[in-house]
Amino acid sequence: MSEPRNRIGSGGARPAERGSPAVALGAYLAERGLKRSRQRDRIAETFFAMGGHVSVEELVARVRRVDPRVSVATVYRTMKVLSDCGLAMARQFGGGQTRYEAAAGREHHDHMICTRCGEIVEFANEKIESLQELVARRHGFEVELHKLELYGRCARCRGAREATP
Amino acid sequence: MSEPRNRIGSGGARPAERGSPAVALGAYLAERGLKRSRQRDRIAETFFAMGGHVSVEELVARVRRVDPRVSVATVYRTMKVLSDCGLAMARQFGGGQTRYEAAAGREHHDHMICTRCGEIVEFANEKIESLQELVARRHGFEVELHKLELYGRCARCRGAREATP
DNA sequence: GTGCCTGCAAAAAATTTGCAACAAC
DNA sequence: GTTGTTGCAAATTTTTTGCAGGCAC
Repeated sequence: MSEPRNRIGSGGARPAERGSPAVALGAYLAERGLKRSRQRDRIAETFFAMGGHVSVEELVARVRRVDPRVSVATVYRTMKVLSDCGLAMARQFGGGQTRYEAAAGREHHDHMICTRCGEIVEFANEKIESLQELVARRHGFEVELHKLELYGRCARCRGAREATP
Repeated sequence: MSEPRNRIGSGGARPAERGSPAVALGAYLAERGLKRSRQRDRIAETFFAMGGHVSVEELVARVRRVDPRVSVATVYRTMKVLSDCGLAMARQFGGGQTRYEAAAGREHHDHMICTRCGEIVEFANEKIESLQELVARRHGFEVELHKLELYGRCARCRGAREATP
């Protein structure tokens, strides 16, 4: 009960934080006249600590282990902020749930999704990228963003040839 | 008022219908002990007549111009049947709505989606396909299905450099 | 102090489901 | 006749929003 309800992590960024998502978020908020808050910090921390491709549901659960009062609405709102500032990216891998992944200064990449175990593997291939550009140009199209998803069986699940088709 | 409430289109398939979606659907239904109905026929007809990438909302509206009592639930259920039998394919292009496209014996293809006017252009590129296979194999992955979507500006919208970013 | 944030609960939007009546085979 | 199908409304699921009170700056 002694913890203040909304104290925000102290002074300047520690050296290890330079260029970190936390700093980038702070800068973005400041730029736009938005404010930091205990919740935003905790949500962002948790999100970046989790890594991978996180659903809002999972994120809410995790954040609440530390701060049980955080509302779903705030998590949605915060993830929107993170998306807007380029620190997170929303993805739809099917199943109707949006998943977010960290995008802080990461290179573009695509995904392979195992239809058996759900594992998501990232990959990047320059040749594919340039062929995409080529095809698009041929149609007079200017690509802003693309998504390539390969659905199938990961190495491990190909080995396990038991039940579940 | 003289039309029977549920009479189904007469006898055998006319020559032009051989191999058509209607026939394929009939066969699929028969195989599984499912039944044809006025609604299923109308929904399928309308769907295939519309072409392109149709949302359930659009399809319901169109079907109701012919048969105002068809319920949303039935359209959802019918589109599920069409998907299951391989005549339609569900797609998520963002916006939270599922869109269906005809898949009857069509070749695989991918999509370019204009982020300004919403136009959806289909394309296919063998080189990209084989590179995908290659990359997947390198990760021990076996591809069952893939999605490639290029989001950007179509030729027409690139010309129109006015309002709306 | 002003204006952004938060939690809560209600609202939306898309899709699914239970059920009684009804139609296909 | 039996079994699958339909329409309706209620239920689900995921995400958004209105609002009153609480913080950040």
